[in-house]
Amino acid sequence: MGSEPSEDNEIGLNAEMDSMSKGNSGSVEGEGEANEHGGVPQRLPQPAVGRLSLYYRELRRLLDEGEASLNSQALGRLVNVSPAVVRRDLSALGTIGRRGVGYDIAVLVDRIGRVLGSGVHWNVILVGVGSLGHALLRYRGFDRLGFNLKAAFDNDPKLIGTEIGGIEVLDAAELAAVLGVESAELAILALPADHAAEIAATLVACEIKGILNFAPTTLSLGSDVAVVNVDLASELQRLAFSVQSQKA
Amino acid sequence: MGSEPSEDNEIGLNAEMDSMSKGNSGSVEGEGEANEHGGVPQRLPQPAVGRLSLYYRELRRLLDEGEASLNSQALGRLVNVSPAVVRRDLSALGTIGRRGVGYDIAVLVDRIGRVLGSGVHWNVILVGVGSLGHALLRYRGFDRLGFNLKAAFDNDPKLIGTEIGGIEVLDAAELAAVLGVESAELAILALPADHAAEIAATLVACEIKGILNFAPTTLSLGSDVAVVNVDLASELQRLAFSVQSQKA
DNA sequence: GGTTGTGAAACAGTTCACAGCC
DNA sequence: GGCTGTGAACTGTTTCACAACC
Repeated sequence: MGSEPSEDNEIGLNAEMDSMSKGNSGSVEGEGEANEHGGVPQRLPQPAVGRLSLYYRELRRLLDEGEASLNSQALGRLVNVSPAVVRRDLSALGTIGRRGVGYDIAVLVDRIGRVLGSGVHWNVILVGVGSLGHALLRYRGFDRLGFNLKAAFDNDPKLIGTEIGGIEVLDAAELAAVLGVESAELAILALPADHAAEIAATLVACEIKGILNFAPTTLSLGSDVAVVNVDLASELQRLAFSVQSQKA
Repeated sequence: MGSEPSEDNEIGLNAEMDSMSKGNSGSVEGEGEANEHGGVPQRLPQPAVGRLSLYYRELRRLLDEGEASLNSQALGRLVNVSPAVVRRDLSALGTIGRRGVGYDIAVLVDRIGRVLGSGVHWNVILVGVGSLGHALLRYRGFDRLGFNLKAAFDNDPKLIGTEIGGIEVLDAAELAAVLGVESAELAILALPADHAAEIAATLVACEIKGILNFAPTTLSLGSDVAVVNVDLASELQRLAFSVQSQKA
């Protein structure tokens, strides 16, 4: 392992249209002015959001291991990003580094966590308990980031009433009724393409604010719901393209 | 549903550093010159690759439904992208639309499929048969795109020897030996972060050309292996950030 | 009439390189 | 000496708008 980020060839993923494909590729607009210190800052380039998430993962690990500080080069190496990019990304959060020294890890974790919305609790529901839904229900790693899976829904009678990963599976027909009582901000869609649009419309009617969509279909939902798409087949195609291109 | 792509707010996803975070954000370099007609063309903007994958999905569906042609506006609406972007993307393939008419769907499917590497057969192995690995083994949808899951590996004695989704689970200790006999170009990593680096190194030694990495860790592997990262927790964070920003 | 393909302008993001600070 | 933060240059991508074509 060399010391510079060494030019390897990872490809900017994205959920489906996430990192790509969106006609509108502008920065994500926040509320206040550019460097708000207490609240969320924000006019953050979209790619920077994804990188912050990676920094956060590594920084929390370092904090657990008892590390106290690091510089932009060290952090960059951990996520394969140049030191200049690291500095730009972090300086967008309102400055916190010390010249000649580096960054305090605890400060970064706190600051990035706030920006990404961890530290707030998000109530999340899952719709679609097929094999992918099962995997998501069992996935431990959401909790630590502030995401609480509150309920799961499916329309398969064999699944309804069972408990997976500590969460009971409810009847999808009750979706609207349940959301009327216990509200949630985010939903994960892990169901076949043909049911996705209908369920998404229901979720929007129930005032869900964001959808993580694993269904291989494009949801068109109007601008008051955020959508992040993850299409497993698309990711494999991106990889294949990259391998194919590399023969040069 | 309006008629223009209507400005909704999907966020460019990406696998971890995929669509984002990579310092090097240049186009993916192909071999030949700009518009090769028979082979893969290529100097395709990276975001365009992801969009092509989405076009492909929709176009195959339309072909199955018996549609014959469509124009850039119609295709754009299906994936929430502006007609101008659709035309740019397609014209990069050395295109064959007809002015005043539109695009022939069968031609597009053939052409895009070749560019993305579908139509070629890719041998794929899976390492890590936890709940996510299970879901991937059961996922039907890879086959149609030319991806053949050839083998699965795990180190859990309870799993070794069982068959999931028609594929037998082999001992991870045999990974190198098996790959010596039956080669594969692509690997899917669906295992915990602490094992990922070691397995990835083994895969590289076995001349794997591309890795789809679901482990929440950054692989640093040198430039002859392509890596696409998909981090489920990161995607949820991107969504949360987007929701949080939207309050404005 | 309609729609593609593409220069040219506009925009977003990254890299460079260095002033400012420790 | 070392490292951050940032203006300025650069690179890549999208949008505009229209000529070419059916």
